Amino acid sequence: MNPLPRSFYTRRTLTVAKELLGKYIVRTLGRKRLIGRIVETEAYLRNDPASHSYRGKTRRNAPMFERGGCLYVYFTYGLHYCANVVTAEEGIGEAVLIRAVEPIEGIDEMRKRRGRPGKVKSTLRGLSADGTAVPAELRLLTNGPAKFAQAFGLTVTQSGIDLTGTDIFLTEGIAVPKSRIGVSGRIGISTAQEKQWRFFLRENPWVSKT
DNA sequence: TCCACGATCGGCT
DNA sequence: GCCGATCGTGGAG
Repeated sequence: MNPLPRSFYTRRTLTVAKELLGKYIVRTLGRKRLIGRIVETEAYLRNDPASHSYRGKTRRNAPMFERGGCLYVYFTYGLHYCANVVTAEEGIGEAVLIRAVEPIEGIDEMRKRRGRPGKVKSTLRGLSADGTAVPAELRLLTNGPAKFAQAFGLTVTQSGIDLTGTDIFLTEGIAVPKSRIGVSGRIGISTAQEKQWRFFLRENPWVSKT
């Protein structure tokens, strides 16, 4: 389990956003380990009115302007956190939002961190990569950006962390054929809705809107 | 200072 | 499908 090198991140943001699909994100917590497979991303570029970096560098978004390969976590809606992978070279201000992951390891720990989300309407919904049915409870664990951040314990405390280190890192995943990648407009934004900068694995239960 | 709003989620109708 | 929660951020005055 080697962290992806810096050179993975310091490329075109749209390239990184697509190539992040299928990669594993690993969080080391003492002896425990949380691992998720990335299944949905969104790119935020410079000169992009929907990007936090659009109006320049501030204390909040400063990590976005670091060299590619660091983490940018922000607080939103008064109660949620969302985590991004910073891309491109220093001073550019581009990043990729991780919108959903498939839980791989440390699932009980993720459940603890997520708490118990109320009612589960159905017991089964969709199939995982190996074709087995996925319980709704498992799907609801990490099928959104704030859910992923909560499950992995990512808050502003982790914003700015270097992803080529050992605490939080990304590592090579299974190959994703191009035909499996879906593209759409980004979710939950009010400007630049025409940009097709959301990428996801088709027919994956942890991707909410296909 | 003040204030409108947000890269969301979960519960309710 | 809709709505409220909840507060930091940053733009405006």
